[in-house]
Amino acid sequence: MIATMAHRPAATILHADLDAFYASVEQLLDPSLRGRPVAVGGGVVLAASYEAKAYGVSGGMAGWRARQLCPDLVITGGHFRDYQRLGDATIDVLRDVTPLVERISIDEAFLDVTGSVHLFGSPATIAAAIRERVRDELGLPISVGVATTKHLAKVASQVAKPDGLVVVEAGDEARFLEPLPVGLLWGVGPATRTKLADRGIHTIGELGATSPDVLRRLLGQAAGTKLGALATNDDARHVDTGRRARSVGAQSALGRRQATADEVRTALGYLADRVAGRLRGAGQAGRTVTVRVRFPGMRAITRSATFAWAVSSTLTLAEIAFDLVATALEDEPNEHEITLLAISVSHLEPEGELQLELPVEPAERHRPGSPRGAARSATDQAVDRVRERFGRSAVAYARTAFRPDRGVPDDFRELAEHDLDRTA
DNA sequence: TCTGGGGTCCTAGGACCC
DNA sequence: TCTGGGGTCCTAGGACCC
Repeated sequence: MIATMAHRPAATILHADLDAFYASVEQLLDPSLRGRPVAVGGGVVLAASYEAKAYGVSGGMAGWRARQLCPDLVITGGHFRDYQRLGDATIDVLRDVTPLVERISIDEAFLDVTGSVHLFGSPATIAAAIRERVRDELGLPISVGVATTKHLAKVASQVAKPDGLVVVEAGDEARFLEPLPVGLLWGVGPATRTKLADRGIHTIGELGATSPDVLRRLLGQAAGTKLGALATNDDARHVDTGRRARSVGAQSALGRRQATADEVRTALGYLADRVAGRLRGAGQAGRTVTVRVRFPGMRAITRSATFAWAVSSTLTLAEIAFDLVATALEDEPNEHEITLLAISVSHLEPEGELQLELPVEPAERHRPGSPRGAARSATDQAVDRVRERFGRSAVAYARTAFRPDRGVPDDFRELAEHDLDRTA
């Protein structure tokens, strides 16, 4: 074991990341948008072109704020099918280089090209070829970072943006990292950056020079240890082609709504339908149900319950979620309005394992093996089959006729969903 | 004129078991 | 006689990422 760690051979990892992805697709589809500040989204900016970023517009920003910063901003978007198609096509280009591709989102992936160099040339040559193909065949700019570890490759691709290539040679890592701001490290967000800045730590070099004990006291056990390792480029993660989802969820922003039982039940019915449908589609079910309720002012609370059996039935999930939200609201007698509801299911396992001897729990009435559970399972299967043939909107549970009147279309939700059964 | 939707991981405290 | 220590699981909240 020790010998393996000490003599771990140097790998070559690429991180490929499409630039301002949704915005670039819009500029590709509509040439009149090229060279102009473009934001994809509406109430919230999902992606901003580099022309828009120059005005300070960025992802996650409220739409009115973006327009305020950039009066000429073109707000467009909604071509979610094209985003999916072009994201998939980019990943296909990467898979022509090596099967060792770990996709981490619609527009970004790691590649382990350690074994590809005698086929295709140096890592820099491979990276340049990838960029050229994506540019020529798909019409999109993509940045690539090359390094000996995943984490450093990701930092390198961020430094390469927009539309660039950065290669960090083995042995040159420390010199590359030292002057960079800590915020470029994976896992350093606003809160951590502030804590570090309060200690006078601004660069990765300064972070690496800080004692592990100090970092652990400042940031907690895990984060302190991890960041210290990243700052000194001690990252042994390998490219993983078969990661499985650990939870499945859905949420809906509601505007400001009275938290009446009817409003809550309707919204939860819609969310439960999405979540349970995806679970069944992947042949999975989950033992833990978590709900989240957000109030005006962005404060949010969560409530969860874990059972001895796993849930995948739409109506059962909806009932459990309703009970959880009801108790959460009872704990908040001063809140009368809500702005968001969410359902998430975790502790996933294969669906449909019959469990006979079950402990009696308060929520026992939800148990899938009961007569009612069997009826629900049959209903779910019938609905799933109709939808397979005729599409999602062909049939709905009575409670799920809810259409979120604000928020995003279902196409976007599907785009953001992570694959439940991504196997090698 | 307070802001989307999909996730992952960590922490702290408590229950419970041996 | 009221006292140890370790482990696991669960819950709620928070930070972070795309």
